[in-house]
Amino acid sequence: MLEFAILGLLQQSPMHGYELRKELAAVLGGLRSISYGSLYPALKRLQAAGLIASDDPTPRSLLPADAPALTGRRGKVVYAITAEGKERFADLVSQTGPEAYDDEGRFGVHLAFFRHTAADVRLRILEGRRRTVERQRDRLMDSLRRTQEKLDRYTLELQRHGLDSVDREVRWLTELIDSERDDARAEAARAEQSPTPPDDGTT
Amino acid sequence: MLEFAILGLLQQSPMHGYELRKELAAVLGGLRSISYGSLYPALKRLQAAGLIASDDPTPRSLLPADAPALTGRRGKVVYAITAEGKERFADLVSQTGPEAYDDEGRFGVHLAFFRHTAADVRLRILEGRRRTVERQRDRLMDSLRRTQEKLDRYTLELQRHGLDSVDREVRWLTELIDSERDDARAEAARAEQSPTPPDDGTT
DNA sequence: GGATCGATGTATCGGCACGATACATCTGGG
DNA sequence: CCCAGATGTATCGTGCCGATACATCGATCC
Repeated sequence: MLEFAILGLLQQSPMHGYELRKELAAVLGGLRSISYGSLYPALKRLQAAGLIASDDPTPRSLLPADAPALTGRRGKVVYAITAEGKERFADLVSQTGPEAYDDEGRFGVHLAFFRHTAADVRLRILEGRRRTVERQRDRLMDSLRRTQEKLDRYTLELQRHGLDSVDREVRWLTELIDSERDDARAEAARAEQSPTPPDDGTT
Repeated sequence: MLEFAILGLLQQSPMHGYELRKELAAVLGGLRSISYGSLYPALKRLQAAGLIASDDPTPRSLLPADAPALTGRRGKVVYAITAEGKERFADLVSQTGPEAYDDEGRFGVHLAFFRHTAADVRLRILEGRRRTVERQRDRLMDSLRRTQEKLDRYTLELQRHGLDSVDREVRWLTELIDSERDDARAEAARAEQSPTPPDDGTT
């Protein structure tokens, strides 16, 4: 998930870790900011996989091991996406399966990069997410109906609030989906009026 | 967090892992169910710490190593809380600091066991949680106001939705707090009217 | 009557994210 | 001049997760 997000951000321009973290926090919704304990290992993984490349000003691995006090003298390490990285990002951005929407964080990243995503893929991800959340809602409603009497007031409140949240998320997703469909219809109409008909049935 | 929840559940009656998992899922809100990859290690930690004790019907560690096909034949392992475990739970249930409400999961567990929590502690936890969530909301509003123009429609929607959720949570907490205060007032009035004041807090 | 399927049940593994922490650099205000 | 706070890189231990393996038991199906 983090790796996906990093690739997406580096799509725009090279960055170093600190910037990446701030951008990530901004994009991912202000709350859930990312910790360095996740970020740097992720950067290492991506670099090992050849998806990003670092411009490290001070290699520092040539010195003998007898300079422990010299461990400092770090320079900024700027990361840039590679050709393979762009390929990988294109793959990730176009996936429409459960891996795109089952996990909340995953889905958030997909949504954050929707401007790089084709319209039909966008729609399928939103619908998939809605189905997932609807299932959660139904399970929660069921569980609530069945165990209602055995729960104390606080547990009940907790579940009521959870149910309300999930319900709101479904409605939110429905708005997004409707809006996507409107856009698609408008686009189709525009294409119709124009003499060139590139529409092959994907309404 | 898990350990807290387990101690709370075992407060009622001994259970084995499978039951624990289901109860946990029921109490924690139906969605976030707990995985075995967390549960069994947690049980081990608790047992190592002497907070729970297991009734293992088949020790099975006496056999020589020449019975590899016999690895099965597992019995149910029933866990019960110990005296130290009850002590620890009492400590956990009465903590009012940030560790009780900063983390969402932590707070959920505290709320789930509010029936074991003193009224004044309940109130302090709810208020602490509200402050935490209010801070999140304010940070999010700020970030949204500042970066509004630079974000595309989808990122904006994501943040709007997140803000709405946080806002709803604040209102929900406020309802709970008001209700707690009403209860406290009613209780105080009741004590006033009654001539005998044996009430030392354990309502 | 036997096969098979789903619920019950215990357990481990690798992976990933987290919070805490350490340490270094630069900038600006007291 | 110094020191506080932003910038910046990095590691460590911990906790939780999904996937997986394996075993038992009852019910239903053929």
